Amino acid sequence: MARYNAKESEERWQREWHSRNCFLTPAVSDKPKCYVLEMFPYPSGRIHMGHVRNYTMGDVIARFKRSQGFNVLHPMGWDAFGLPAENAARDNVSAGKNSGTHPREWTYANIHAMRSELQALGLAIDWTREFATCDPEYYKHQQKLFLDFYKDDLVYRSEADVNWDPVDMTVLANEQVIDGKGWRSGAAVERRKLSQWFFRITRYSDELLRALDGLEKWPEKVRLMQKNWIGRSEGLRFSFELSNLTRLDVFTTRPDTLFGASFVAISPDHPLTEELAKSDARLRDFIAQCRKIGTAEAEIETAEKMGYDTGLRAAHPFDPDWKLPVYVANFVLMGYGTGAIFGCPGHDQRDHDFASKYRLPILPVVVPEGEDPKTFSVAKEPYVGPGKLANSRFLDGLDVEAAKNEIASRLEAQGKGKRTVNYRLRDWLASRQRAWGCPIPMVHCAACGVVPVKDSDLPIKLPDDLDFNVKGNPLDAHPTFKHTICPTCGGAATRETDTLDTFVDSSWYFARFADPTAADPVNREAVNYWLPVDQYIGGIEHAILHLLYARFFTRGMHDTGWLKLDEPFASLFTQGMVLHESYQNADGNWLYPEEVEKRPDGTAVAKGTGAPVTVGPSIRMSKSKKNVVAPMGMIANYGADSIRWYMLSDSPPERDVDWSESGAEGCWRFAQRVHRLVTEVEALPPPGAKIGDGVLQGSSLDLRRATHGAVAAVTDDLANLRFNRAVAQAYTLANAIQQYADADGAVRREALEAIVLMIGPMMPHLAETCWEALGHETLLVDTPWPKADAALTKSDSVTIAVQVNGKRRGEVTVAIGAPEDLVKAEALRQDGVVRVLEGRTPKKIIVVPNRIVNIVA
RNA sequence: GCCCGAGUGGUGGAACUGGUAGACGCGCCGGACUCAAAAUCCGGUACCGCAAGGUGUGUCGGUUCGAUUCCGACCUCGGGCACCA
Repeated sequence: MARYNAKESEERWQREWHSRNCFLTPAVSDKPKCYVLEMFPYPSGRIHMGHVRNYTMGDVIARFKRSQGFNVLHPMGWDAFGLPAENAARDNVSAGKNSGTHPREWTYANIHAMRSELQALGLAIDWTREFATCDPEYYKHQQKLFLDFYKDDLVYRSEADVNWDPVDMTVLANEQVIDGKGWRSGAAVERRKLSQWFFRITRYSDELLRALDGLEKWPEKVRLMQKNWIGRSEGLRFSFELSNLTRLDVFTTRPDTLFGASFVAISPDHPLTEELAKSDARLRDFIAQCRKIGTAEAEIETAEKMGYDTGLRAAHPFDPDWKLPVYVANFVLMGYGTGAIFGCPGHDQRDHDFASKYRLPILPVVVPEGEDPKTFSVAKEPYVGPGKLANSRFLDGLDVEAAKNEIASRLEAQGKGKRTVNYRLRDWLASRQRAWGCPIPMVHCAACGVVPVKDSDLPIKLPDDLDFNVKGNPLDAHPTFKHTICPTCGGAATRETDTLDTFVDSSWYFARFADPTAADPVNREAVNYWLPVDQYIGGIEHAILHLLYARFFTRGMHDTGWLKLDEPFASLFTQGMVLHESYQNADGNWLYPEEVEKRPDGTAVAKGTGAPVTVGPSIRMSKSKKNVVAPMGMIANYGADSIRWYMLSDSPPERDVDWSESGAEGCWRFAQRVHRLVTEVEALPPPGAKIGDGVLQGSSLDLRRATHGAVAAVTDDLANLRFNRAVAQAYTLANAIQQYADADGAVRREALEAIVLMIGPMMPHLAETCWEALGHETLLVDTPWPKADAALTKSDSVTIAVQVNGKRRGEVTVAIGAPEDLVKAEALRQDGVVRVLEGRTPKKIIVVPNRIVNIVA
């Protein structure tokens, strides 16, 4: 008996599928379509286990849908712009290799290497649609979209306080600043005032929020994260009159607490602050102090409230004689609302901290149910719950909601205020001071200002000679790139040297896949057929950044006439990470798994030296901790199918999975076992053999039931992405095939064909080999998915549990739908029941048909 | 601090709308085959108990004939947001 040779089989079928063009996507057709997409990879050079898990899941769905008769689009491409390529070039510079390898060379070499690694997984991908975002043929269209967005006022240039990453030497979007640090470099982000390019994502704040409700096939968690990120809050915007007769706009969500106000505070970055600072040296010092704390991340959490009394006084909107001091306060952000607030210390923690420090009045104006307004105190801590208004003149006695409405109505009537909705979401700062990105197709002309490049001049290509031996952006330092003529007046002008954030590249690639050779950014006929993506799969880490930007871009492309839809991804799945144990020697140095030897007693030692090794917890695979396992090595050992199987089994797909060598071996053993089941079977009738008309019994009937039960279960599990359960079902069916080895030949054939077809999407090479061994001339990938016979998934009898007072005391097997009296009688006859009842008469017997009997004694 | 999510054997995890807790895998134990080993096959495996039986889904309480599932409080872990007015 021949062992299954995974290497040979995998190479063979990959060749076969390729030469028969099995995975070329058929053109637009009347067939129902299914667009399956996994987040495309950054070409770092080598695939990792996370890729394997992600692309295996997508591949299973693509193959499954294909076998169910769908027209499937399953493409692959490369998110190919980005900093690592530039860093590699710089590393070459420091290594003395003159101006450095061009990032393009590094990137395409990596793509080449990773493509063959992905192909070794046997993915059912239409490789003719492959592209990289750094192909001029791709970013040309992105530049066109940028110009269209500019025309539609979805792109603008503005001077603003921006996040500056001093290590990567570029600005960052708000979404890319995490805990005050750059998302890539980890460096503390500084604030700088610079002129930058923005996407007007806030045009869709409300729509992006409301449409989340319609994304029913997205994880609740992701929707919630986006909801919080957009951060809608309803409130009131109104103005205070200042002592110098200027007006100061504030925003509040608690207008009901206006009579509890004891100060007004403005941001250190507020225009009024800047105005006042011109003639106030102490205020200038104060502002400088605020800025310093703002950038030292560790201090942010503990930062104390600081204020500076400007000497200005604001009149209370309902009492001109009531004057409130105006402070500049470090906790007021210019980026939210109007950059100015009124402080009500009785009902807000921050205002309370501030008022306590500066000895300002702290008045309760909302009193909780059951408290006496005369004695209720907020001196120690603010009260933020519901209640009735007090000490608030015409509001007294109203509840919070009613009071909010009353104040808003009165201020609106007086023309002093307006109900408004505020969002936390800011416009997307999308320009980067980087050379390896999509050039922004704009020109700066001394006479005409900022002028868009003509469509006919696209693409604005990156130069072939970039010198990384310079400070700052090599594109800016390039001798000729930026010198051009103005598209409007024809005079000498300067080209924009900033490039687009790489998140722009990934914001519309899914649309390009519909027809990657289209002369326009998208082929409208193709996108109308293929979009939206029916199943999108990727990591949770993109819950906000990529997924929000792509939703924005889709709307922008809708408004500029390229797409007819608003939501790019109908269904989203976020898969868990791949973990591995970590190992450290006595010196605290990390060791690679292959440097460690496990002892039978559970301890571990370093290979070769035998020095003791501490086995740490399973954590996300990362190069720094060395707890990585190279997919290609595992494929060489166990075959791609076993590794794919491993990635699908055991853990639910949304949860993290722990990599272990023994687990991989188990998968390999199962692959061998399936192969044996198929090849060692004797005297199987030929393909297409009919199962006899006679009534089946014994093993034959049991095996048929097992087969059809498994088909029904696996079909359901795969449709719902429950890969781990589908895997378990496959094991169960394999066990049944072994158990009922004496079943009728045609029944055994049916069972074997079913298991082979069902593991097809998961272990495609093995399945193909087995399919052939079963005597089929056509490929398994061209074979339709098996159908379960409902009559066989149901038995005509059922075993139900018998409980006494809720505790299981026995079980009875009865015909389905057996009369209650019969079931009761059977139940009462059970040994365990008789023993426990000890002659007592049951008070009550509950019979749930076909489910359970519970005797209450 | 606020907002989510999760706690089930030695282990990863099953359990449909409240109805036999632990499917299936890994590991472990025993057996068969073998000169032996590997591979494979068969059997066992929540805990206590000789057994009858008892106890068990983070903890405490509640609803119910019946709760891993529903409700309340708490504990632990994971994630997100964080002066957002």
